[in-house]
Amino acid sequence: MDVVSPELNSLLPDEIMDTEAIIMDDDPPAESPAASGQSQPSDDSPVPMEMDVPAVPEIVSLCSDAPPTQLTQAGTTSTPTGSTLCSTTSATQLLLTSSTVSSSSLTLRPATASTLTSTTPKTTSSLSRVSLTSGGLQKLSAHHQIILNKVASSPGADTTRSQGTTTTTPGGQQFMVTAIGKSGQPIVLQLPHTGSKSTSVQGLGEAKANPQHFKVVTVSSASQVSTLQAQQLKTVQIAKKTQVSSAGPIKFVFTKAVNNKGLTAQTSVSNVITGRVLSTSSPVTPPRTITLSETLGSSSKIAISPLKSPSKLTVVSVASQVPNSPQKSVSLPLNMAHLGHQILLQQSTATSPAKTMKPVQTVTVGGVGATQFKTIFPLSTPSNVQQIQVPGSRFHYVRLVTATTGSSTGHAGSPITNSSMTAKPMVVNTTQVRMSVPIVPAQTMKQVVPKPLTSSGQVLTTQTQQRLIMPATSLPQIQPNLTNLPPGTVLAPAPGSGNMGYAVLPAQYVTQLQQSAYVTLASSSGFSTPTGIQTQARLPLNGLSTSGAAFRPRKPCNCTKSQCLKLYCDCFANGEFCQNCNCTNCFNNLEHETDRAKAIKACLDRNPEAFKPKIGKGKEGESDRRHSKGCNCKRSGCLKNYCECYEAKIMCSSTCKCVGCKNFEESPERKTLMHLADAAEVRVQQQTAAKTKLSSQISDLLTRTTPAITSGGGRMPYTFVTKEVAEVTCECLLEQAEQAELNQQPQATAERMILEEFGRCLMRIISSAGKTDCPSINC
DNA sequence: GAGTTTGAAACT
DNA sequence: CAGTTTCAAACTC
Repeated sequence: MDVVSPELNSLLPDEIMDTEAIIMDDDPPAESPAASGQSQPSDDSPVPMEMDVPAVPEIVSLCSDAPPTQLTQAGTTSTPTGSTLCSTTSATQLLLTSSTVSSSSLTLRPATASTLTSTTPKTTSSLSRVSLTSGGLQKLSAHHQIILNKVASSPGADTTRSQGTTTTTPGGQQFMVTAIGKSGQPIVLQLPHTGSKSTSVQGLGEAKANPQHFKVVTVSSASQVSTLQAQQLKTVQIAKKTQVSSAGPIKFVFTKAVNNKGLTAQTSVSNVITGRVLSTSSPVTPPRTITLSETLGSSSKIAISPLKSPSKLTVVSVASQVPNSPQKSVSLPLNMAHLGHQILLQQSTATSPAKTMKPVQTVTVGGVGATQFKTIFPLSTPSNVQQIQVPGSRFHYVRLVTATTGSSTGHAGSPITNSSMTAKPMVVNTTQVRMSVPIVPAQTMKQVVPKPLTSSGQVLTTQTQQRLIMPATSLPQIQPNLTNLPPGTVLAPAPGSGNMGYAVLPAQYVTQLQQSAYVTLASSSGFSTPTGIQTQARLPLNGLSTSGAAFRPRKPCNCTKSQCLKLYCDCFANGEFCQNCNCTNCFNNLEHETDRAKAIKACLDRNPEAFKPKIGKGKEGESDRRHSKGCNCKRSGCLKNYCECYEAKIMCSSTCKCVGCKNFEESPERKTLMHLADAAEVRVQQQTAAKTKLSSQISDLLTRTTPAITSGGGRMPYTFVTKEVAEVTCECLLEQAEQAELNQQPQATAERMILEEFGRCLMRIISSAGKTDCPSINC
C-alpha cells in the first residue's frame, strides 16, 4: 500500500522518503522516486557527533528485538546510565531533529487494533515560535504508518493544543493521521491509504518481524492560517518489526522535558503528552511503553551543540523494542535547540530550485541504515530572510519566513480532514514558521561574551560565539561537524562542490544574502543550482553587511600563503568569507567552496573546537570570561596583543601556559599599562573632540566669510587692510579726535565721532575692495 | 612601509 | 604529546 498518499507526498521532503527507503531495507523499492535520488548514504559510518550527556537520567529507551540497530549517530549511543538500547528484528531508528525552541511532547502508543483508543495529546506548552508542541498521535496497526502532526505555535502562542486522531484502517492497514493546525485549532490530516503498496505490510504472524513504520509528520501551523507562509514538517518514522511473541499494545511515550532556561515565558520543566494507545495488529502483544524524553536542558545535547548554541540538532537512533519485554520504558532525551535553530536550507524540490520550499523538521524512528538526520528549513523566496534587530542585543538576527504560494506545493489548497476528529478541514500549507537565528558578530567574539538574551520568546540567544562556515561537501561528511556550526548557519548550494554539496553559510552571510533579497537553497538530491548564491548574492563589504556594518567592523586579512583556509586567517576562523581583504590566492569564498569545505573539515578533524569561541565562560566562581585553551606566551608577558588573553581583555587563567605572565589582576605592569591605555584613550578622545570643534569652527568661519571672498574677486578680506590703509584709517580717526578736542566736545561725543569715522572708513574699505585692488581711503 | 617579533596553528 | 615549522598579526623603526 502506499505509505504516503500523493497529497502527503508532496508535503514530505525528499529526505523523508529517503529515510523511508533506508528503513525499509528489506522492503520493496521505495514508492517514492525521490528516495532513489537521495544522496544520503545510509550506510555511512557512524558519524561522530558531539553529544553531551543528558542530564536526564534516562535517555533512550527504544529496544528492538531485531538485529543490531545501527546507530549512525555514534554520539547517541552514549546514553546515560539507565538507557537501554536493544536490538530487534528491525532496527528502529529514531532520528529526531529539532531546531525548535519549543517544548513539545509526543506520545505514541501503539495498541492493538481492536483497542484503539483515542487520545488527545496534550501539549502543555510551546516555548518557541516554532514549537514542537503537540502532536496528535495517530495510528497504529501492524504495519503502520503514522503521521503525527505537531502543531507549531506561532510566536506568542505558547500553548498549543492539538488533538490527534487515531484512525485505524481495517485490517491493520496503513494509517495516517496528521493533525495540523494552529494553536487551539488542531487539524487532523488523514491520508487515505491505498492499501497495497506498503512495503512494510507483512503478515503479522510472520516469523520475520514486520517493520512497523510510524511516521509522524508534524505540520506546524502559523497563527495566521490565512496567510500561508511557511510550513514545518516533523516526521517521525519508526520502523519496527512486529514481534510475533509480542503481545499487547505497544505504547510509545514521547516525553519532552523542557528546560526553559533562557526562554521566555515558559517555565514548565517537562511536558509530557499522554499518548494514546494505538492498537497493533497483534492483539497479544503485551503493552510496551517507549518513552522518548526530550530534554532541552543545556546538558542534554546530542548533536549540533555549538557551545550552548541556540542551534542544535538532535539525532537519536533508537532500536525497536525487545521482544517479550512486557513493559519497556525508555526515555530518549532529545536535544532540541533550546534557544534557536540550526537551519539547513534545502531545496524542497530537486528539479525546481525556485519552487517554494517548506521548512521541514524530520524526526525519524526506525530504519536499519545509518541515521539520516536532517533538519531542513528550506527557504524559497527572497523574502524568507528577515533581518531582526533586537534592541540591546549585539546579535544579528535573521528571521526565516517561508512564503508559501498557493501553487508551490501539491498539497496546497488540499484540505485535509480528519475522519474521526472534529478538527476542521484546513489547508495544510497555511502554515507559518518563523525562525530567529542569532548571528554572532564575529569581530566581537574575542572581545565580549554576549550575555544570553532573554527578551521575547521569539528571539533567543545564548552566549555562544559560534563562528563557522561549514563545508560544501556531502552532508554526511560534514554532519559530524555540524555540531560546531554557528548559530544561523545555513546550508546553501556549493558552487564548486558539484551538485551534491552543501555550502554552509555563516549566518551573517545569510544576512548578506538577504540584502540582495535572494536566497538559493541547495538540495542534496543533486539538482541544486550551484551558482545561485554565487551569482546573485551581492556581497557587502568585508565582513560588513550593508545594514550591520555599523556595529560589525572587521579588519581585512592579509593572508598570502594560507589561501585563507587556515585558522591563521581571521576571516576563515570567524566563519566569514573574505571580502575586500588584502589576501592573495584566497580560497575563502564560494567559488572555492569545495576546498573550503575540506579545509573546514580538516580543521575540525584536528580540533573539533576549532571554530568555537576561545573566550567563553569560566568555571564556577571564575571570571565570566576566560580563554578556553589559555595562552602560551613566552616573551610578551601576556601584555601585548600577541597574547590572546590580553587581546580579549581578559586575565590569564590557570589554563594558560604562559611564561612570565603579567596579565593578572594585581600585576603592576598590567595596571600601569591599563592606566596608560586609559590615558591614551582619553587623549585620543580629547584630540578628536578638539579636532572636531576646530573643524566646525573653521567651517563656520568659511561659511560666513564667503561673501567677502567672493566680493573681493577671490581675495581674502584681510588683504584689503594694508598697512597704508590702516595708517590712513588711523589718521582719519585721529583727525576726528582732534576736531572734537578743538571744539571742546565732551568725551562721549568725541568717542562717538571717532567711531562714526571708523565706520565710514570701513565702509570705504569695503566699497573700494570690490572696485580696485588697492583701496584708497580718504577722510 | 619594511623589517622584526611573537605566538597560534600546523606539521612532523 | 612534544618539538619544529609555518603563518599572519602585532609591533618596531
